[in-house]
Amino acid sequence: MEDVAKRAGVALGTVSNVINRPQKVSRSTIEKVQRAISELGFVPNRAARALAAGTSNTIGVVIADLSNSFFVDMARGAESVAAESSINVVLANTDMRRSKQASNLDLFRQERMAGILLAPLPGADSSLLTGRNGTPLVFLNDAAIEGACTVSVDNEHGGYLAATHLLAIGRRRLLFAGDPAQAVPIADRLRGVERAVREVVDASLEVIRTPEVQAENGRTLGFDIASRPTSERPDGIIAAADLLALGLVQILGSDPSIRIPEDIAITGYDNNRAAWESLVPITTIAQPGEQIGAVAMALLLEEIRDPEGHEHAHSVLEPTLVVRASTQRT
Amino acid sequence: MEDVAKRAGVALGTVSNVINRPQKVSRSTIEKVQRAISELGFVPNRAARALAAGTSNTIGVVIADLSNSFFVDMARGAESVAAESSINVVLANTDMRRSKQASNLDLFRQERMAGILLAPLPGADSSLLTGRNGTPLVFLNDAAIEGACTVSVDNEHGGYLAATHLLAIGRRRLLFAGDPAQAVPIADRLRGVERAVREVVDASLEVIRTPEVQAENGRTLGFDIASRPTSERPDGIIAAADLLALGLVQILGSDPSIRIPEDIAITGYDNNRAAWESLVPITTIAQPGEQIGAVAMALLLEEIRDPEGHEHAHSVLEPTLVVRASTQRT
DNA sequence: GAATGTAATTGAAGCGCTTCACAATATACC
DNA sequence: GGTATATTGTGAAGCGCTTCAATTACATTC
Repeated sequence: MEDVAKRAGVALGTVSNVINRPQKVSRSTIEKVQRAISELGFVPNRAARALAAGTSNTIGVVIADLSNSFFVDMARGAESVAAESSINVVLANTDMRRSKQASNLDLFRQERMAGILLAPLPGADSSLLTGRNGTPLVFLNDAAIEGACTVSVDNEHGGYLAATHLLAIGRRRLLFAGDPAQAVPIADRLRGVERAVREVVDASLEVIRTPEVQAENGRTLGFDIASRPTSERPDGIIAAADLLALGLVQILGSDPSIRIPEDIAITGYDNNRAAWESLVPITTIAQPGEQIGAVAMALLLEEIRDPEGHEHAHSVLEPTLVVRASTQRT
Repeated sequence: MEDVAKRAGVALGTVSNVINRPQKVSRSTIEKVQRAISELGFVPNRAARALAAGTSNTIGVVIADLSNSFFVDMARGAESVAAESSINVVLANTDMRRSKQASNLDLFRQERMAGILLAPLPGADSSLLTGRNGTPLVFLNDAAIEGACTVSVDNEHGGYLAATHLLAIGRRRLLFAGDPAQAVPIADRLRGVERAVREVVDASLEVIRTPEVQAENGRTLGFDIASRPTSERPDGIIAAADLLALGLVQILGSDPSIRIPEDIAITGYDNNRAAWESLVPITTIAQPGEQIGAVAMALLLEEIRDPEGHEHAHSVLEPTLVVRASTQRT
């Protein structure tokens, strides 16, 4: 930077001003300095800047599992909001390992990031906030944390939406597939389903716990249902996840005695690629991943700009129903 | 850090030594200093360290598209190698946008990262290397670049593997689906297929260009093939991607006059989740994503440790054939 | 033309660490 | 005991920037 100053015939501080506060510098000086910068191929040193300024203008996003596109969507939403304020975003992948979550958080705090967005592993609590050196932190996809902003999705409402949709198209013998004890969001979804069922007099609900929510589990359950006498089959199935629904559709759809959706209508959850690539496209509940990221970033920027006046908010976003052929012929 | 030194009753430099070169410090001093560190909740400032030391110990990975699990695998492989040398890894998502690729590279160079791993957008060239301030850079999944290390996969061999497999199970009327003009890797795969076909006297090859390689295109092509007279149908199909193969399997598999794999065997490419979640699991060519990341990180670390003696390497990894039910009954 | 105000520029003082020449202390050997 | 050799510990210099009080240049106004 000194070389740039010398070459442009100005002082060190002026170069800094050209870079950070151009409105404070005269037009002609800006040009001189910028010419010198490009002639010298000057690359500013952010480490020095972060040190001198006490904070960087980069925000770190720690993601529980990058192989899950839901989280990638959040990152994308966060980035688009950050870009508007020309703030940089870097990511770190927790890869479902608790130790990496901790080390990634440490890393970003040590780098004196302007702020951190964290999509935590299940079971996050406010202990993740301790040890922080004042770096603002917003939680993604987790509502149950005090002492910080959180942005999450209303899973109970998602379950309610799915069930209401099935009830609306005349289904009365509903089946929920997925283990509510396995994950809090699944339990929430089930509660929403139960609420919807309670609202309709002659509707019934059966719950079948699957060990996981993969396609394989859906197929197993599919064979089970196909082997039942017709009268004991459900006429509407709410799967706790799209892959589970996919497995169900694969098996039930290839049974000649069962028509989808006439005999059995099926809904998934998440709006995975699996849902729309299926031979029978699957009705699903779409989670607003990008929106989560965008809202969280907005909250974080607000906290960064006004750390004193900031009050922690808990934003809950609504999922939406995406109707496809697995519940409704087009 | 000064406070830590004071509290531990040692000099500033000693605290630094405890953190960076504990072997130079006596056992008792280490303990004193560490106690002070934890009592004071001291969080080292990496910005200052990077400035003073002239380089950080974190490596930046710029990924063309994080929603593609192939790239996420690379990141994972890179991280696991970096972790062995306790080097940190942060990611940036290009999200298929050229401008973001440039800005992410800038960012990492300005941060004075120890090195950069870049999975570039199609059409990368060595211009991405100019303007770099000596930051070592290794290209992922791209072979055609001079002046830097590259790690890529042998797509020609992948195509050869797929075709050889079909020929080995007795198929002679092969069909390649996918547009070689659309992407260089697809053209490479086709070349491999052609080579394999040339090696077998009575084998023939038909090429059908699909606009894209999505499931939808596979379905369209599937209907086309199903409508042909039996004698004009291929008995082996090599799809340029798994989703394309999935679409084919969905349509051909539900046609009562066609059995998979007896009448038509189908291979995909990439080993996507789509391939193994299919009702008929799809034979595919697996790309060693994690290995690409691991090898690239190893090369990068080598270059960082010995910038002078380093010679750029072009590592080409081999894909592997994964046989599933779409070509072979189990 | 002097007084006043505003805009542009300067340069020195740090930011929190690493590094390194040097000093202090301990250990080994003759 | 004295000298050489490790082993530890010290603290000042400086990494490349931001910031800000102080200075200078230039326009207005009366």
